[in-house]
Amino acid sequence: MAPPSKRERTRSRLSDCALTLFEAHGFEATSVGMIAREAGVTEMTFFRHFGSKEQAVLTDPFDPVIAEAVGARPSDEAPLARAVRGLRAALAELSDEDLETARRRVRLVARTPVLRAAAVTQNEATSAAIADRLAAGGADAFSAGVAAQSVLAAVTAALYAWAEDPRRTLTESIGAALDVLDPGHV
Amino acid sequence: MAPPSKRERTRSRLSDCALTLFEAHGFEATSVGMIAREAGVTEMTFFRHFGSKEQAVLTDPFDPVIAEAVGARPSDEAPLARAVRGLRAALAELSDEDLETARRRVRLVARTPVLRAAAVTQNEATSAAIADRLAAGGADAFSAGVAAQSVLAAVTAALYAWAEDPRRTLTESIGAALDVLDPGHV
DNA sequence: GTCAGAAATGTTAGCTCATAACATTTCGGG
DNA sequence: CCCGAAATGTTATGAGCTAACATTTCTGAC
Repeated sequence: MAPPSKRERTRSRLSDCALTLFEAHGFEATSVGMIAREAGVTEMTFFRHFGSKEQAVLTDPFDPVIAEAVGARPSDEAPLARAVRGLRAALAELSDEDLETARRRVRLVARTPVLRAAAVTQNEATSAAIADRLAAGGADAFSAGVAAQSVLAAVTAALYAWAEDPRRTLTESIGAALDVLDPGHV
Repeated sequence: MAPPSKRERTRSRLSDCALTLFEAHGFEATSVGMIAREAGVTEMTFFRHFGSKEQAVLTDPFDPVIAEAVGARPSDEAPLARAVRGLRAALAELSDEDLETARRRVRLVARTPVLRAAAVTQNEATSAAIADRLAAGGADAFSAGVAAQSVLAAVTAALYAWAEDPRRTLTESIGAALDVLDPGHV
């Protein structure tokens, strides 16, 4: 992998400082000025790297992987089942390495109302992508949209529960959530 | 019904002006200063009535009704089915009068990303209430939470679709959405 | 190594959302 | 009518975010 450019380094420094400060003092109590100062940079530079204070936390490592996996499922399954099973398959692809870093971020999101709200905007892209795949498989647009949104809501709930309980495994948690929607998979 | 107090009148005037201006110029392009001015009042007064710009739109007439209806379902049903059927029952209670007013608001929300995000915060209270009822019926907390969030996501998707399509009926739309989650209700 | 173009960052200024403290007007019942 | 209380206005302040322009810092060709 190419050596990280200066841009990538400051971005990552900002992201790290932000997460640490947010965990220490809370999201709202931490101003972007503090973050920038801690990262040895200006407030302006922060906004050059992240469109908003929230974006410093919401760089989701999961979103890209998911949509593809859903499309890989046979298109003769019902929309909901297809989305659910696609999700299940996508889980196997995740490395254990990123999981603990992700946990900190998800936990922060789970505990911060405005971050939970902002995360939805993030999810909409993923949801739309899933819905597209479902529709391509023959489902009507409405059912596809509903199925995609419902599944993502379940997954999100599972993510939050996972982040808060160190004994929980991501796979377990999401598996359990998807079982609620699609019990008959055994 | 008692004559509206002064507080109620200005609140409603603010709410009306806000909705109209938002529809005309878009949510972000409309400042609360404009709204206040249009309502013959100060910016400060706006924030005395609504905690945020978003709250002027997100006074949800549905939320209160829902949770109760879910609790009324027999507690031997599965969490998801119980939430779904409770929702279905709740629909019958809504008057046709508020529907067209609600449509304007929901449509605005459906078209405005930051409003969709803010609406989630609104939903969380409802979701928690539903989950409580499900848990009281014997479901474990995790499944109850997942079921509640999934159902609300489906309902939200249905609301947005309904708001955008004048031919759609609220009952139809939500009914169709819930069918996706719980096809075996016939 | 150096020098020029490009990329990253800094500076300044300004708008909007939101909150707090205190003053003023307006309402509504006795 | 009049007084307490509720509603609103005023002023000040801070944080998030954007725009325009200046400055520094990289990077690659020579």
